[in-house]
Amino acid sequence: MARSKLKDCDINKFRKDLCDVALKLFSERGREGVSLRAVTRAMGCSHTTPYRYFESVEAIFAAVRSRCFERFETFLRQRLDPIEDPLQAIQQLSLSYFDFAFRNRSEFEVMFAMDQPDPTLYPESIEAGKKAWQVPLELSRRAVESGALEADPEELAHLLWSGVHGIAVLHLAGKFSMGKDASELLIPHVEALIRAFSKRREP
Amino acid sequence: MARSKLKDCDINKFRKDLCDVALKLFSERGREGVSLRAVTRAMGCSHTTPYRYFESVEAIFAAVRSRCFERFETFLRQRLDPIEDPLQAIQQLSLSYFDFAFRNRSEFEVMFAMDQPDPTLYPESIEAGKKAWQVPLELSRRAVESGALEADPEELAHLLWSGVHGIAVLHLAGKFSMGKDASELLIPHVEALIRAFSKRREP
DNA sequence: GAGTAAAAATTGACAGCGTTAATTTAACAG
DNA sequence: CTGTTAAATTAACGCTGTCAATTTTTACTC
Repeated sequence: MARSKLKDCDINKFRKDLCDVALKLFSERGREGVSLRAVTRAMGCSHTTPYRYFESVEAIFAAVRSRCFERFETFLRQRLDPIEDPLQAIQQLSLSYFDFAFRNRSEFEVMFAMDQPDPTLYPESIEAGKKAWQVPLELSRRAVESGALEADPEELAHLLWSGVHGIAVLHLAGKFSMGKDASELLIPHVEALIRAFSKRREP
Repeated sequence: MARSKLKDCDINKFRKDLCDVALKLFSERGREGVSLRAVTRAMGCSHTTPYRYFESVEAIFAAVRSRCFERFETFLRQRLDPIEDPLQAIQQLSLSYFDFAFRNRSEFEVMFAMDQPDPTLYPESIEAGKKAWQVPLELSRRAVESGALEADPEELAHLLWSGVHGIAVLHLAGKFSMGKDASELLIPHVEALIRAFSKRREP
């Protein structure tokens, strides 16, 4: 029994260590440079050792994805902390969202890649994603409850999130290279939504 | 001279044939199932033959990407053709955009993957992307020129596009699995933008 | 038509990948 | 120390993209 607890700890330690190494490789070599074998080489173990702790490389990336969502959430909350005005906070959130995507490209990619396996296969990563999702959701609630906006908070959060996310991924895919810089769109996007859901729409 | 023309034709024929096969494999096996070797196997030639016509597998995917953008544009225009009212057309465009992404997932993924190489390396694909981009842009212009909306057409098109795109990619990444269905967001998104840029904002 | 030079396609090899099975090493209980 | 179980390793397989060497095919001249 005590033994099985220790075992669990070891298992979690290995999983955590592996994710740490993977995240480090992300920032050093990008998503492309991270493979099972590359990670195990960097860890100093054989390339099959992770199979004791993960069922496949997809499961590994799912675990890494969870970690990325946690880091993402922390990043967003840190940058939001001192801001009181809900509308200003929404502005700040969209800027932070874009900033994270730009500066932690590999993490952003692994979180939101379209070719990832069905997330419901990895409940842990769903949970982490949901937690991060609370950030814009809480902000929308605050904006509505404060009376600044009039909307279904969840729908508002979805619209905010989708728009910012769309700008970010189009930018990362290089589809904005010509003409406008993507970051110039963030403010207009938020302003348009604020205008659309402003309470004094019909005075 | 005549010879070089014939040669060009053969080159383009091979490139086109290869793209056709790749697109077919996309719909049959998904993006994952399409590799240089899988494509050449399906074509009945050796796996190195494409190197006479493309410099790398990245170049192949860039060519396929161009084709996808062309098909995408055609798809959008076809569904837009009979609609006269600019605002209704914008609604329809967003629905069609989402529809294409959902029904031609692999093509959508290869067009908009975040891990694609810098598109400026493949001018052909940039050109095709620009052409497709004209669709929402023209629509925005029509909406503004008709007096229905008051906005910078380019900015409006960017905002429309980013929002719809964000909804689509979040859906494909499985980030909407809980709660709301992504397609339910399309109409609110367009309506919010229409509200935000409606001319009678300040009567 | 035969011979030849260039072009095109092929085969073979290499390093990398994820995964499975067989094997060795480590840890612990009696 | 022995026997048992867990953990980690090595070896192998089939797959990938890429390059070099080779063969086949094509085109043109004499």
